[in-house]
Amino acid sequence: MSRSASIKDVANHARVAVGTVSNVLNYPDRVSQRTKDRVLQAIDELGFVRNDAARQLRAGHSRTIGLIVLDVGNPFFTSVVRAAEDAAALQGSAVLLGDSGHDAGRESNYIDLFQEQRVQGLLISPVGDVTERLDQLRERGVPTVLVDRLADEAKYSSVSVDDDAGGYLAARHLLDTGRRRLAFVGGPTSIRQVEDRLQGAQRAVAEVPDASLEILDSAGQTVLAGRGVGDQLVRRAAGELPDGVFCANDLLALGVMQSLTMLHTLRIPEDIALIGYDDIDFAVSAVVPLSSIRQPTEALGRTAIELLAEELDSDKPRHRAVIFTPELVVRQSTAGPEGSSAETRSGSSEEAAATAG
Amino acid sequence: MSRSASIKDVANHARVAVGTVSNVLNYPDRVSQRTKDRVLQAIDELGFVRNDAARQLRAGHSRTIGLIVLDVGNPFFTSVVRAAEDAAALQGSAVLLGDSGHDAGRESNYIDLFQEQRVQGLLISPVGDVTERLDQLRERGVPTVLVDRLADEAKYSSVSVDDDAGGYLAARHLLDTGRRRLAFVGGPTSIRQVEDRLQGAQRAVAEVPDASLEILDSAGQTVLAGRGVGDQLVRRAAGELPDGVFCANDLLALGVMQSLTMLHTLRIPEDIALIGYDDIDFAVSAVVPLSSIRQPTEALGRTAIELLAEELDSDKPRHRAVIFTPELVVRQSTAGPEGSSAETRSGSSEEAAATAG
DNA sequence: CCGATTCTTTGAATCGTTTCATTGTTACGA
DNA sequence: TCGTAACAATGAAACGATTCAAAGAATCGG
Repeated sequence: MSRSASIKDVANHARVAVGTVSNVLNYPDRVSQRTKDRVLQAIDELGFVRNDAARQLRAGHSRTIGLIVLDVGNPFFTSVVRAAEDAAALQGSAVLLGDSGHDAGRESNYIDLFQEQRVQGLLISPVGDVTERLDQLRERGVPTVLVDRLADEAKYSSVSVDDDAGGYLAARHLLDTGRRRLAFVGGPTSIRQVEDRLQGAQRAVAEVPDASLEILDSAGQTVLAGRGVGDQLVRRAAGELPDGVFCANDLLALGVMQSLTMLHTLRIPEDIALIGYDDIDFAVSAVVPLSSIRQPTEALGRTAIELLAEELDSDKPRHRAVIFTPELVVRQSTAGPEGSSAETRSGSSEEAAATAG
Repeated sequence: MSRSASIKDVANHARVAVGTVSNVLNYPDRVSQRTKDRVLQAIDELGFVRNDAARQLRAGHSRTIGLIVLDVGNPFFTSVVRAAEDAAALQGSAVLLGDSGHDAGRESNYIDLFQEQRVQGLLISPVGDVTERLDQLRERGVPTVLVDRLADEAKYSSVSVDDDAGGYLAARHLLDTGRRRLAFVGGPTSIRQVEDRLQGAQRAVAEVPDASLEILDSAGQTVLAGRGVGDQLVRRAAGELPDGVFCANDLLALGVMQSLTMLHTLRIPEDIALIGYDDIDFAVSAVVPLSSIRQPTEALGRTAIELLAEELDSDKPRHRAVIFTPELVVRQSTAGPEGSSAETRSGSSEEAAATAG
């Protein structure tokens, strides 16, 4: 009832030594069948469950990996988390999940907690400046992999997504389907992601002689901010309108779509093609299914675990920064004049453009 | 570099006994200022961090609480998780989060893991039939609180939300704003939540003599399923239309809204009032801001931790089932003829309708 | 200055598992 | 039958923190 059975209880019950019970659990081959049966039966009868604390005290480290994300509610991270958990499970580790909620204090608390738990390694999508903490951890033999952030390869491994390439992909797609007067809708360019996506788009536009790119600053990254931009667009004279709009994320794109379709003066995609970024669940079920740029979240999570495993295996401090290329998901909102309606994906096939450090 | 400092290293470095270091950490009042200073300095110089495994081996239990949810990506659970983490932090515990993803296998793995970790207690939103496992845990002194599921008070504490009351609240609101020909849109009534919400709505309708409630079966709980139902509605003759529609969740409601607003033949809320359930983030930024029923997720998470604490404190097996009442959030999609536009909340003030077991 | 009291500090024992040198057992070829 | 492998089982030591009885130091009143 109260105290749960220990390996010693099992040993007594099966009339063997504690070492033998341990061998049954960890090296079954070393134990004869007869003994093994007796021990297993005792385990079953007593309902013995290994005490992980004792185990990891002896081992010197746990079999868990810490993962700190900015926001578990964000589908991007949710997907990364799930992939990381699955990949970790394959190699016999469990993931301890922490949600910093963009709060440096919570982030720091989780690092403390994980350090006390002696996690094998840490995956983190940092909020504040944690380089000092991470350096300290590395010195103690706890490697870190940065997630969704490009790191200095001299110091850390990292997995990230090439936002410039994503921006290029989006703009290029609008150009490929015949649009020339493009517009970029995005929040403050102080956000790195927004900046990079814009830069990629500009790169694509520069490749086509008669193409132009207008920048429409949005007050944030929400549906409402998008609607604000959309409302401005519908008030313009026909000649002043863009014919292709690229939004820095899907929420903005959905807001723009709401404005344009609400008044029914402009049609998507005939008058204006629209493409977003992130490929959230809502994109496919928008009034006009939204084209978007999908980030390889599963690959991010999986690769982060793999990079961590690499660092754990070899004791040489060899770091790698793996950069993924996002992929284009074509739906109705950017259908060409001929209007093929099937959903299409193209672009990266989740292959890593890896570089060695 | 390699091995991290232990309490013994600290003791040597500060020239005191290990017990003294432990006292500095756990009972600072017992130690003189001089000694304390020396020890703290040693801790700082060596970068000592407590080894939680050793601590909990000695203590016999950890300072963590296991939490297994059906889907971390679901905003409902995300919010519950965050509240539970905060409440646990207040009492000095940490939450280990597991995402079963509606998979009984993953759920079982997490129970195993948490049992090996010797968690203090378990909060679970179960997928499969885990009563046997939970009984076993209870016998070993690991209490469980069921989350978002009403439990037999003889065996477990639980926190849940009264879906019948939510359904009543939604329908009642439509009736209160003058609608009489109501329709309920929902997936298979085999889902308990859907069933209960419908029942609550029927109860409300039965209270008003000339009111009626039509049931529109949807093929699922998605935006697309909602659009399917909406498409059927717009094809009806004007006289056959409901004037108030209650959807079993917000996704369905958004789908219905898309259909109705797309063709611009029916206006929301003038021709048809629309209300959803869950109050997801998108509700407020829909083309017509969507009225909805909000579940007190924070209270769920917080209360679950509190009930667990109760069970841990007293060793008498006294269980409680706490049932929360959801609240109505009024937005434009159900605005009355006079059309007050402000967002209003009413209904439960997050107070628990508790019953003792 | 002494004995009593309170305040500090000590260090061995303990938690449950794994490891590993040692001992005990069995089997087999010569 | 003996010597030697190969195989099984043993149990003490170690991991690092906490606890607690006991020893030691400081303080105080008389």
